[in-house]
Amino acid sequence: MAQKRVTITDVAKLAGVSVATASVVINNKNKFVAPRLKRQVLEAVAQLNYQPNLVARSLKVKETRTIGLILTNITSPVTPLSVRLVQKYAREQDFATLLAVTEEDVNLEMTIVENMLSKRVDGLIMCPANSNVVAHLHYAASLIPVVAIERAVTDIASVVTDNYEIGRTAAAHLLAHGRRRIGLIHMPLQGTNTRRRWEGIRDALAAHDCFDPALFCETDYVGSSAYDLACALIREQGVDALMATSQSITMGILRACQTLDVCIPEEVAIFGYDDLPWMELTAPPLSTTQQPIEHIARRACEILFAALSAQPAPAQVEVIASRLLLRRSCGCS
Amino acid sequence: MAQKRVTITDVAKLAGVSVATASVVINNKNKFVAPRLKRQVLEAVAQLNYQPNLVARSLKVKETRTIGLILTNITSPVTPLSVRLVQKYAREQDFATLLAVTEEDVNLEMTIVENMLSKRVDGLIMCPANSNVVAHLHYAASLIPVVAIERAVTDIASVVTDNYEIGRTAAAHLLAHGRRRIGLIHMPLQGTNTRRRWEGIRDALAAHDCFDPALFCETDYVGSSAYDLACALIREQGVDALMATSQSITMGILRACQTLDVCIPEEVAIFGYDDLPWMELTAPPLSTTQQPIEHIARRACEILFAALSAQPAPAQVEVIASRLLLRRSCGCS
DNA sequence: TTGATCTAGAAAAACGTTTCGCTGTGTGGT
DNA sequence: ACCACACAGCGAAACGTTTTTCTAGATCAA
Repeated sequence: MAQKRVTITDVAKLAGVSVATASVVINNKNKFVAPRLKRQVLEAVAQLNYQPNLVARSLKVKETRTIGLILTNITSPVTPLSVRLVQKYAREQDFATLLAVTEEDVNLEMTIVENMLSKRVDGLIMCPANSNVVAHLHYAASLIPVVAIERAVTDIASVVTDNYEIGRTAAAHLLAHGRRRIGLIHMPLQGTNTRRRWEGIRDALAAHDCFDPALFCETDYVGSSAYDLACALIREQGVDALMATSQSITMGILRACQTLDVCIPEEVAIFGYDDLPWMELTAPPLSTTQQPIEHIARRACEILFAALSAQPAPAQVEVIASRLLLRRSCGCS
Repeated sequence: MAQKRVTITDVAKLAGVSVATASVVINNKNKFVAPRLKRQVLEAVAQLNYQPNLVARSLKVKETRTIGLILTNITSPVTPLSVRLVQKYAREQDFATLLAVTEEDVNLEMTIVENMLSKRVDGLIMCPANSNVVAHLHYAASLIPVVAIERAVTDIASVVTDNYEIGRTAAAHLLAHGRRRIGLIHMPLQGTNTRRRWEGIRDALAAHDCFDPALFCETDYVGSSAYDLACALIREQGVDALMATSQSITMGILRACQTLDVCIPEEVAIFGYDDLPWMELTAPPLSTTQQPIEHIARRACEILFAALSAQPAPAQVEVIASRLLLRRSCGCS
């Protein structure tokens, strides 16, 4: 442990050349170096099992070949997908990934961003915490390429889902099947995404003249009260359909239906959120909205790496369409 | 973008002191420096918004305050938990986390480990890929503290679940409820964990004289054939219980029961794997084995950071007990 | 043969820190 | 009043690279 590590100087010494030439052959630049010396260096490298010190290299060349990935919530069922995709994409360009999660805490986010800047990451992909303090993001973006995912931030390249549209079409779908007392259990409306979706749903309902604020309930971020709210909506409001804005809310609704012994979709139709494997296994299979999370992550990578290798990306928001996944719980066939 | 960043020299110059003293006050060492100068430096720092260049610092002090976290599969439902925990633990000690995933590919694992060593991470927590080539791990462990999770590797500190024991008790539980034709669908037996669990189950059954190899089936890593195998076991072998060794296999079994219209647990009892939120929502709720994944991650962190701040950890394997989560699918009341 | 031209490879500077060792000033003891 | 000592703060070296500059030997033309 903590033994001294072999440096390029050791290699050069063993090979009987200068460190300069050693460096040249190790990074095989297109400079010409005599085959004999080249071979000697390569042999020395192999013999000493030399591993370049990338932090020294980074200091000199001013790039770390590392990107930062900042997320708000690692246990959200969709994050692993984006992590995997970013990972893979980065690795293909020989970049490493520094991961951090903020748990929606802006202060934590600020120190994390600061730390990553100090660590001199070359670029940043992040899902900003839900908050309107973004000065640190703009500061970061003035130093390195930054792309925001999931939540748009002004003057920073962002790629997000079309929450309004997906909310509207999901609600419209339920309306088309004759539902009229459509309830919604949603997370706090501070979240722009939740709010947009809420608006989409409201507008769809209002267009059919059946928007009833009493049927729209707010839960906390983890959705712990979803079960109780669902019970209340079913028993006291006689809803004939329920929509959710998170996996955990979906689960709460399902549990409520189970306990109250209400038939899905005959008595209450259900529209879930996200598409997880288990949602096909419930009885009946759940209709949900598909989160194009991998699509988002891919675009984010493309934008980031384009900016990394050339000129900065335009700071515009890119909207990715999402789709309904119609199964049985919404009353389809 | 790419503007020049302010260095400690700028700070020193503005404050009218030498870089040496600037450094001293910035890292506030316990050396005494005149309050006046101290204030000047601090003001300069604030005014220039100086952010130390951590890669230069790392080069000098030979520590990066970064740990590597290498996982095999980010989409496994339990990994986010360990990621989160390691994250949190590391951040509390002001360490960053370099994340990489191997997808069970040893060659990829080798280059990742190599890359992390080159990046000079201070320590490594990793779930080794399923393979018997481990030279690179021992090499890594000779340089920095390494702790393996989930899969033990000889001569490296490891913390794992007791797969044999949990397999044995789960099978014993089914036996105690009168099941005799107990089937198992498992992932490839190369995996030590799967093998140990397999052995536990076999031994439990053998003790009651009802181990029948025909009821033990192997699927690939993603469990894609689980559905077909489950159908076959139910129809052709008349099993009265089925066990799984992964989430996806559990799902395959459930789907088979659904299609074949067999009653759980009356006709076939089911023992799942892992404990995910949705498993309470199936009909009936699933009995599973609990993976003490957070416990494992916590111990791994404790061991790693202990080694980081003092002498190397003993290279022993630590076994964390896991529990049965008895719900309804196994035939319990 | 000699001066000009080229180039392989060495020497040295630089990246931004930390830290060692030194200088020079101020204090206290005799 | 002088010497010894303490110590605040500075200069410079070092960390391990890359890259620019420089040197010296070889090649070529006249």
